[in-house]
Amino acid sequence: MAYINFKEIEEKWQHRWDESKIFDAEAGKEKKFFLTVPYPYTSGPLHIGHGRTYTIGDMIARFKRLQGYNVLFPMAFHVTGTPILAIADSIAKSEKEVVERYKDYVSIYEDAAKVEETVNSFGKAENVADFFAARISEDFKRMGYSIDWRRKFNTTEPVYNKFIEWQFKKLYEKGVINKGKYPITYSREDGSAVGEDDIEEGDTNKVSIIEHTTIKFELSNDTYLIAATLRPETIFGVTNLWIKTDAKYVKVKVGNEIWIVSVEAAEKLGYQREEAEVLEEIKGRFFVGKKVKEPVEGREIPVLPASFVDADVGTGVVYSVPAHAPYDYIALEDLRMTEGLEIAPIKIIDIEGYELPAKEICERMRIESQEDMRLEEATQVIYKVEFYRGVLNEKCREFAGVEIAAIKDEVKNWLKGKNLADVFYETSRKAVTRGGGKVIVAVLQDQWFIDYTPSWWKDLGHKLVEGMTFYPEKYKAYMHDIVDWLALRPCARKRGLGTRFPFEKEWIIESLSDSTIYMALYTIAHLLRQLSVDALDEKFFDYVFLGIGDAEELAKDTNIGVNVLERIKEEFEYWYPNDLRHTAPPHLSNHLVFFLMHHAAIFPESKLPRAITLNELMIREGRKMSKSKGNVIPLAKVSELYGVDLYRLYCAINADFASVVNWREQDVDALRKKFNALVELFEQSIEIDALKENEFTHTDRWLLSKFYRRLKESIERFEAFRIREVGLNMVFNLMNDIKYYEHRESQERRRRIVRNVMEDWLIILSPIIPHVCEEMWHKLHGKPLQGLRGRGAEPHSGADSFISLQPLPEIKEEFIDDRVEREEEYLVSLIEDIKEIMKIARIKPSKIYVYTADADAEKWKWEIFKAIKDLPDKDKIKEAMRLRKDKSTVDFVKQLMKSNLGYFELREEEVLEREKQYLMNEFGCEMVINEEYDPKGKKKFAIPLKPAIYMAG
RNA sequence: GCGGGAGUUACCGAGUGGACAAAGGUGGCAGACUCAAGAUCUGCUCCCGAAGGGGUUCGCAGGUUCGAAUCCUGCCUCCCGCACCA
Repeated sequence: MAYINFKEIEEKWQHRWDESKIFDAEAGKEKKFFLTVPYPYTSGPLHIGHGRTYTIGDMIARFKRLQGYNVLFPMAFHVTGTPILAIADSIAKSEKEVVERYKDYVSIYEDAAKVEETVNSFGKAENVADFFAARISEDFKRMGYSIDWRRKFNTTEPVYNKFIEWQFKKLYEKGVINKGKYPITYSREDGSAVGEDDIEEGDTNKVSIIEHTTIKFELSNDTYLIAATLRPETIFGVTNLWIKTDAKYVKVKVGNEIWIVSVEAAEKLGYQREEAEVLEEIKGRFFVGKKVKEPVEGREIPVLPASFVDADVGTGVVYSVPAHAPYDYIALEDLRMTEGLEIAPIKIIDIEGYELPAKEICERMRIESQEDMRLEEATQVIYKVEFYRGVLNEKCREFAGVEIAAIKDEVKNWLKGKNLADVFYETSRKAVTRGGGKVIVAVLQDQWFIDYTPSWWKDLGHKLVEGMTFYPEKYKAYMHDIVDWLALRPCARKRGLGTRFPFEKEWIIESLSDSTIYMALYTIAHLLRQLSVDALDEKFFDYVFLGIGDAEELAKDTNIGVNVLERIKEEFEYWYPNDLRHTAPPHLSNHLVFFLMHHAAIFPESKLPRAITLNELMIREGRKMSKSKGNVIPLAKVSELYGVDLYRLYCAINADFASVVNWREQDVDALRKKFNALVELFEQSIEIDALKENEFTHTDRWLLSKFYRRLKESIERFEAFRIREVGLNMVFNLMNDIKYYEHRESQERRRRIVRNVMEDWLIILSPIIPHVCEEMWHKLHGKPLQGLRGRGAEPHSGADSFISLQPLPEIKEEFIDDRVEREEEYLVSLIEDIKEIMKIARIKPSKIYVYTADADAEKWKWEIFKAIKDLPDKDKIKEAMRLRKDKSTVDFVKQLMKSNLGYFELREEEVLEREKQYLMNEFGCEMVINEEYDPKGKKKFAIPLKPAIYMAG
């Protein structure tokens, strides 16, 4: 095939689109469509997995343009938050791992000589963000995305800060911005909160916050040993306390009480409570043999030593429930062996299949010492079984008879209510920061929240979700659930890049809270550039977005001309709402729900989002892409490694939105062949005349019918976001049709018939593979218009007009012809039957006899076929016999039913006579239709649409 | 655990009551072309069959139905999300 330089084609059209500004969207035209895809986070290069979402967004944008919409598809960059700052800090400190990673990243884009210098500049967060924002926008241009770049911004710009301040003031007015206590993972060394990115192995082994219940065991007046537990309901079965003899404990003054906990716990407590004051230190062994009072009944129980106790987990004091906790049971067994100490377990949970669960599991697993690592597993097993199947027994007073799963929190609250218990937070595992600092849980006393719980807000949220389109549809129900589940969300942090919290300036607005309604800013971002930032105050945005206030007055206050203000407002009014937000499912429970809720709270009904579409992620060769696996392909490499249109086609065809795309080289190669063949097919029809209507034969009409049927289906499916089906239909299936056509006719005629449909075909494919379509389109229009598209008066003006701006092809219904297609199917199935017989009977026929059911003697079969076509199976024979009383009728109807043929009137003999020559060519022998000669009595087996066949060997 | 999703013929992947031994692709086999390889094209690719037929399949076990890959029940296996992190 002719060599095609795809890279050259890509660059040529990207350049032409750019200089012609065809994707710069101007307000005004009647039908508008405003589509957004979340702005990328600029901490590094994007890979082909990210590319899927943007690519699909672009396909939708391009399709909507073909549909005649004035499409706005903007883009911006996300800089807010801690990661970029953390990266800059690490690079400023020359941390090797990070520096190396960023050298890799930068070398995707720059010559080796400049890499070092660029990475050095990354000590400033701003430089990281600017560098990647610039590179990502180049990547996007190279992917052929039809973005209006005039409206871009980033989330740390003053304009954006002003906009976010306005948003928070609106929410504050609604009374949903509040302060409260909140536990976070925290590093003492760094003196700040730490997230997944800051924690060693935090991305693979997440650290979560676990709420322990602490229970007070009175040692003497107002002095308590404080035991921490995850199972407060077991308090009724406590028999003793455990401490570690060689650990250090301290007294802590909490209010009027003295609490005794491990040194480590006391330290954590200091970060979790305001009023904790550490007093003197005591050795663990001091407590051995002392008695404490358990809080529920005031029983005296002993304090005993246990080696399994870890001073750095919980409080370093553990209460013992030997009936239900394997650790406790084994530790007591150890003491019984060594000290002869006998303590009877107190059973408080009834559970089928167990008498004393802890004892039995230990025996079953042959655990014999508290040093046995499998105790953890045994604990898990018992915990799970008791949680779901266990019932508290009569020892548990008013809680008796209730399942653990249902009562756990109630016991906890009951204890808290009686001031016998408190809360202590612990990390789910021991963790350190990447810098080596210990990670603990701290409680912020004055965390700012957005409170999503007010019912007016939830109602608005549900109402919005209900009225929206979701694709895939299943996400609509899911979104309702998320709206219900949403409660409090911290919305500000002390660290990171972003907008200062307007009500307390030392806080920074957190990065998911600042990206909820920014789509509104796109509508006017390019117009704000000419204004002074100071003018963009609350009143300004109130006027533009909500129509509050008066233009004249505002003009005076802000020094902005009235006409400018009005122009800005009109632009917003025209583009908003956001007609479609396209992203990926992981955003549902965070970004998207905030997006919806904040819109619902702030904007009037007419400005609320209309639709959300979501595509699943992309994996590579069956595995998740990640930098640690080293299997990431940067988006920047797509053009050189694969070609942009091929990548786009793969994204479109490999999976529907709801499925994960698997990027497999083998499949890419297969698709490349197909794609090249498609381009070749187009190329071959450029320099050729289309067929004239008066030249059309049956096969031409068949191909046209197939084409327009597929085109019609494809437009409907594209509209419904079923892009995969469009791709399959308009590439794979249609190419098969054309291959078949060529086989039926000739290569030369195929070139001509393809020319007939080529313009329409290119248009429908152009959202998916825009570069080659644009190239072919312009190659065609170097020539005068012809083909079916040029038939009427309409069309396009030639070489200076882009395919990207064409209207969708009109469906030529007159070419969609059931009869023509049925005739061809009839012929295909006859050929299959003949081949089947040839194969099985191992005959190479010298002459083929075909007998149809519309031959005179068999015509009754067609009549009966018609008469019984709509009857249920069980009535068919009866009715047929009523019409024609003969045994052969029964045989015929049975055959007919078995063959499962749909009724369609077709003149079999006529079709076969017409196609006789083709059939003879296919089989290389003579063929006769409905001749008298019938040596094997085959005629009687003819049924409508399925002729009988006899072959002479 | 909670919530969601999935198990289809060597592989990927369509199919949600009859036209289904089940699209399409990949891989495999045979043939054509070629000095050869590649590309391309043709045929085959669950089993049996010397006349278009028959048999057994869609995670497992039951059930509904004239009829089930498709509907119902139970079970098994796998994947994803569960928040303060972009």
